[in-house]
Amino acid sequence: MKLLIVDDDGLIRDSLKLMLETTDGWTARTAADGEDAFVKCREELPDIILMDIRMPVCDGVEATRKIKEAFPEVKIVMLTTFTDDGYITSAINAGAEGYLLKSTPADGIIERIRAVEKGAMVFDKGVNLSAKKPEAVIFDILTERENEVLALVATGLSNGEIAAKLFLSPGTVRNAVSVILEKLELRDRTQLAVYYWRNSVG
Amino acid sequence: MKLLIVDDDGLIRDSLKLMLETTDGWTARTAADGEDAFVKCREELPDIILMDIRMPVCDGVEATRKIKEAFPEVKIVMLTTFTDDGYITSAINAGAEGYLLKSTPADGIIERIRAVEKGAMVFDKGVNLSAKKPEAVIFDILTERENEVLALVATGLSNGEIAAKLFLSPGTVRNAVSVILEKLELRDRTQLAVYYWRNSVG
DNA sequence: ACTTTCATGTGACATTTGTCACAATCTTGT
DNA sequence: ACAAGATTGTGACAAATGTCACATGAAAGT
Repeated sequence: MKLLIVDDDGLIRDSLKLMLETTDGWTARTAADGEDAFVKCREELPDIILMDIRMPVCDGVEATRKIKEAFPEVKIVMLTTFTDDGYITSAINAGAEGYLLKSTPADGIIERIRAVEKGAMVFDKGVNLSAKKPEAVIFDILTERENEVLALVATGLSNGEIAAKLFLSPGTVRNAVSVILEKLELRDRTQLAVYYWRNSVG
Repeated sequence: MKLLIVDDDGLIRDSLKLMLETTDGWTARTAADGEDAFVKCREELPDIILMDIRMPVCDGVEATRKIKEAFPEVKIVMLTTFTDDGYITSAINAGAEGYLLKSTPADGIIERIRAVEKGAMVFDKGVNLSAKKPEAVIFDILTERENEVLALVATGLSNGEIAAKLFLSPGTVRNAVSVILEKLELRDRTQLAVYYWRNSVG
């Protein structure tokens, strides 16, 4: 089986690859971000993609959407450290087959990948499934673009840098940040970063 | 950067080495116990030592004391499975720069090693340190005041709010922030917050 | 005594940031 | 067809931020 591991952290990429390739007949390639993942898919279509959610450039949800659109037969499993409700609904809406936590032990992850291969949808028990209604985007206060901008703000990028990365004008990014701040009832980008990291880890 | 991994368990030694050497420019040697570690230090001085506490022959605290005495410029991070209070104070008294739990995910360990490289003292949140504040990140290169300001910036306060809280003039706080940024090689307070939380909570 | 470091402060300056008003597309659903 | 919302953009403006030069006093080390 051909796997594609998408994660911005090189260490996780490599250790996952190392781990999964101990399983007979499994091979794994890696990608550093959503765009990279798309390119790798075009080169050689994997059976299953393990996709991190929070990534710079093109986040996991966005990447899932794009890849599913172009290659609907690929199965995508979100793999993340967070039990974030909002992201789960986004991920499901984007077409993901599963949602696993990185805290899952190695053998558990392999087992679940096997299940997905057979056509199952898997969700880790740490994941709150009450929000598993594709319509429940109401919980997603932020639009996709806004989530994208938020993730970049939370890595410490300036508006200009974010604009360059997303091919937008700096003014647009500033507006986006402004809207995000209002929606989340925060004051400035520093609080945004704090909020982001506190809520993703806690 | 040159690392030295000291652990009596061969499996842990090797997997840590494997993991850490995936990081660009990092090389790692290993030692099985405290005495071995001392010998390896004399052969080739590492930048940072990851030291297990419980070892036969010469335990981690003892080894830390000896090595720090002979090679004070080496930075030593205790790496252990236990949240044992008695050991942590001993470790600090022996001169260790940090105290991490083996349960910390791989990327967290690497982040923290980077922080130690820059002169930080890091303590995992699972570690109970009655004297320390919940945010147990103290940077050596920063003065007391600067650490104080940093902690407040990292909660999302503005310069004015920090000034009010510490009974300082806003200008002083701005200067302090400016110095912190330069010392940590960061650009703005948002990056400061991100950096701070990545190194304290991860 | 002398130097260094820290803590504190001021004033000036350019830049960044966040807000507001407004507007042109484009998609989606009714 | 129309409404609603998302996306993108501009221009103007006030506030916050970060940098620099400079200065004073206290504490600590040599």
